Amino acid sequence: MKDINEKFQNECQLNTCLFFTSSKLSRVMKKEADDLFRITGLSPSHAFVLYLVNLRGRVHQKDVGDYLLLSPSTMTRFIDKLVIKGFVRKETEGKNVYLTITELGKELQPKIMESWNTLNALLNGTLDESEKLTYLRLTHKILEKMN
Amino acid sequence: MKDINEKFQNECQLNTCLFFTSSKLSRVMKKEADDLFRITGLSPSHAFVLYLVNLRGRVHQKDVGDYLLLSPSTMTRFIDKLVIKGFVRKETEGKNVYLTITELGKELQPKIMESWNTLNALLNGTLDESEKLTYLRLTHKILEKMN
DNA sequence: GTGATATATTTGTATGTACAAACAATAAAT
DNA sequence: ATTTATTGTTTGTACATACAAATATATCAC
Repeated sequence: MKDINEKFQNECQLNTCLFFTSSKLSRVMKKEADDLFRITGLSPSHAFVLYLVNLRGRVHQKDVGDYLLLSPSTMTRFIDKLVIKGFVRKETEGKNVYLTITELGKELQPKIMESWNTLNALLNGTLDESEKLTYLRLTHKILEKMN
Repeated sequence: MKDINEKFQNECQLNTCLFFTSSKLSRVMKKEADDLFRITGLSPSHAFVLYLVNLRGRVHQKDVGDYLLLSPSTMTRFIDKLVIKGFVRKETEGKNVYLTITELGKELQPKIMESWNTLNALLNGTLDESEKLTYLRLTHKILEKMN
């Protein structure tokens, strides 16, 4: 492992690139997250959507997308899947779509929280508490500055 | 924008989740990066592979994948595209594949660097220098700890 | 040297995600 | 009130990426 890094390290600019570093991290985390959320039958992103719907009971589809920064078309696809699986109900009012949680959706929450807690424990273990807060603060700052 | 956040903020745990926050950031950066790298005719990831091949002149395909943390199958697909576009040559030696840069590949480097510099300027502008270093250090620490 | 194990690559397939265009509904302008 | 612009959603399509299985090569044990 170390060897491989040394082959390129200090000789290329990738590891000082915010985009490259962030993408790499996200890919690695995704693999772990996919694994841990498998017991829910959903991908982490789908699970987060469901989590938000459950949290609010009834919510405008657009708001969920805006908050998660997922594109409208992605939201449509996600919701379709959640509806097919019976976790969410969609109520169309004019051009707007509102989402409500179903019994089945509610019942899935514990599994989502279990997966999520395990993931958090694993990831939080890589930094100490103050580092974690710093990391989060900086990440949110970048996000804000990019609009 | 602020409104949307407030609708969920402090009422859900997503923004204190390292995975969620990192994924969100990566998605947002990706959009910007895709945009800026468009002039190269390559996605940022493809461009980074090409950048590494050019840097070393001749390199083992596996080493590139290990460094970028891209799966073997993804590497195959990436290289195939770079070969088809004429930027890279692949030389098979037994089970190993070595990559060399072509003239066309060399000629593309300036455009890659231009896109990349613009992207870096944009992203670096969101943090001040010391914050950026901290962010990079923490990100690399998480990556290391996750193996 | 033959068989077993490990390593590098490829192929088939699946998934998350986005963009562009289409569509539907609302609001604004005249 | 009809036209125009804006907003929310969907559909078609494309791409990056991964996993599992297949393949091919190399290495190790005996």
